[in-house]
Amino acid sequence: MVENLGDFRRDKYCGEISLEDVGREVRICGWVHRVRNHGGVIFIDLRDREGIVQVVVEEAKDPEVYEKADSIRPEWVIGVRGEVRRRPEGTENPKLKTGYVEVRAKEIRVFNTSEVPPFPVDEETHVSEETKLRYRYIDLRRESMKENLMFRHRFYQITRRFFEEEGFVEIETPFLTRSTPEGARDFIVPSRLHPGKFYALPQSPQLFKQILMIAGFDRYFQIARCFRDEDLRADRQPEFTQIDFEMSFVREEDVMEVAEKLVVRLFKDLLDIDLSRPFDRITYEEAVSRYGTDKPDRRFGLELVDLTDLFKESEFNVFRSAVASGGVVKAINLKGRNPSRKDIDDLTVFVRGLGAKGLAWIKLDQGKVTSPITKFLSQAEIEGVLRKMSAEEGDLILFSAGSWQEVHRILGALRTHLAEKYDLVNGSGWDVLWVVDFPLMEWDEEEGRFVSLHHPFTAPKEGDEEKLREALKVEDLEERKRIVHSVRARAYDLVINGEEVGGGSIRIHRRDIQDLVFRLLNISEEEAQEKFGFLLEALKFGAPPHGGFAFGLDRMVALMRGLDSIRDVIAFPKTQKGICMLTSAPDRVTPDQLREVHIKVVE
RNA sequence: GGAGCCGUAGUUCAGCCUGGUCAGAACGCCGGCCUGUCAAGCCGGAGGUCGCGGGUUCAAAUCCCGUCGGCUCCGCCA
Repeated sequence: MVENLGDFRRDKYCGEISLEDVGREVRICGWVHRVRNHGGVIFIDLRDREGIVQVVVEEAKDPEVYEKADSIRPEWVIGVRGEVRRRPEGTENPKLKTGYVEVRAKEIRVFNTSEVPPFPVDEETHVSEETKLRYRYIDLRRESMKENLMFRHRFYQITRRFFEEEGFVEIETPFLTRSTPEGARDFIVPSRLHPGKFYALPQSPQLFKQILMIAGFDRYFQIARCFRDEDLRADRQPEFTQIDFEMSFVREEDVMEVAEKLVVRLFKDLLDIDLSRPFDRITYEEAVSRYGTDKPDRRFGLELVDLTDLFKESEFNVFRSAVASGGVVKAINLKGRNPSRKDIDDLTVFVRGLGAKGLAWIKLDQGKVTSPITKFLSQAEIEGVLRKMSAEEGDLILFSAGSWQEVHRILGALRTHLAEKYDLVNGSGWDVLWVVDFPLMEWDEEEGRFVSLHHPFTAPKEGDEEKLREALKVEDLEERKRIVHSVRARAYDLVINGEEVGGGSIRIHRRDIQDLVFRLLNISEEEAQEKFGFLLEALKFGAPPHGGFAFGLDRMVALMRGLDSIRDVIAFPKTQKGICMLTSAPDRVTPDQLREVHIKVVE
């Protein structure tokens, strides 16, 4: 039944057969997509990487081939030798690329049979993520998944060509490296040769690319795998891919220009979309105060409006005390939707889920102001709100009061939630922008110290170094916070449609500045030496001014393909618990393996 | 670490609130018929640990508790 390949040589992909092949004999190989048996004539849709072509077998003309074809089932792997012919008039299928032709089978070879697949290889059937990942090889046979990976392939090739043209050198950096204390949790790898010692998988090639600059490579890039042992999301996998690059003797603009040119190239070549350069830039401060997030989606309005001044003296305690303790009162206006009480209650549930105590609101309904809070507000305050919010009939104004961070976090999340719920994002537009002027550090309440917003190697704005020295001299913590928070970083994030697709910075190339930053981050001399000693040392041996950038490749590809989850652009992704459904990794290893790497598992 | 949704035939899902003709549909699969279909059509058939464990009850897919898994989100993470 099952035959060897033998002398059968494919000379064309199924999906590539066209009118030009009419009259020619072809050999094609592939998977049986569908069989339509009409009794006397059998149609087999044969599928390979490039597409589907219809194979026809007629009992009257080819009785032996017919008998064989009669037993063939979906997902069998077969080879067909046959003549390409134009389909009879009226039987063309314009839905197929090959729909004007068909292959009359003169010979069929069954290379392999298949069990009935756990789910059909089509676009119509919705299959659970669990099943799809367990049988990933079948899922990947589906047209859309195949397209996703082919798109990703072209993405790589364009990227490589681009960097080559721009004079960048592709260099690989190690996977087995050392643990870094800042940032995400590391995946660690035990060492057989060094009992009790561990490698770590890199969170990014950050330090290596800086060292490559010190080594003089000047312009480096890599399509690099990165590993972070943190909880997963639709846009986060434990291993993911970055387009990483670094340049010497450059300022922010130089790095951003390269990043922009790559994005423009990718959109043009892959989607035939013209993005205009330079991309918009907004400051971190502006992004957060207008949109409540450092990765704003500007395809819809719902901007945050500051009402702090209005409520300084308010009788409404919630607002007044927020202002009194240095916080803010802000609001967004959901225009003209006239939401029901139930809708508003749902929004309250939503913000509670984000940690808000409640949701104050004012609604304009049939010329009247409806609200649970107006009884605490003066007429002047109500009028002030309505004026500042440009409130009209059917509008709903939603408030948040509290610390600057808290208010923006909640209203920012509420803003995107509303946009989704009320379908405010209009169509296919692309909102591409840079967010710049990030603070260098922020105070982390939990850790009781400053932490880097990007990473500890990000340079402060030229001229701001002095502030760092000053901050170290100040004893008073609040005063020190004030000074440190005023220091801007030479960092830049690229945001597309509200998703952070990449980020980078100009790095610190001077040992004295790096020391200063470590001191402010409360990283001791000893710790810095132990963890980054190799970088600190390298900085002493002629480190050029340098900076770079890294794109989240998976996110970019998913975004460009209009997909919500990066799992769909990764051949073998993990589940939310970090499990590979295909291989069942992670799994136990044998006691021998553990002994070899000097590990004892504590239950 | 936390919240929500989901888990029933190979697949997708209904049934669950209100416990008792609740083991159901569609697709797929198997068999038959059928010479131009293309998600072929028509006729017939097989197929279930209702995720798992415990509890309540005369009786549990259905109610309760626990647990495992998938997804989404918060925390976490550039």
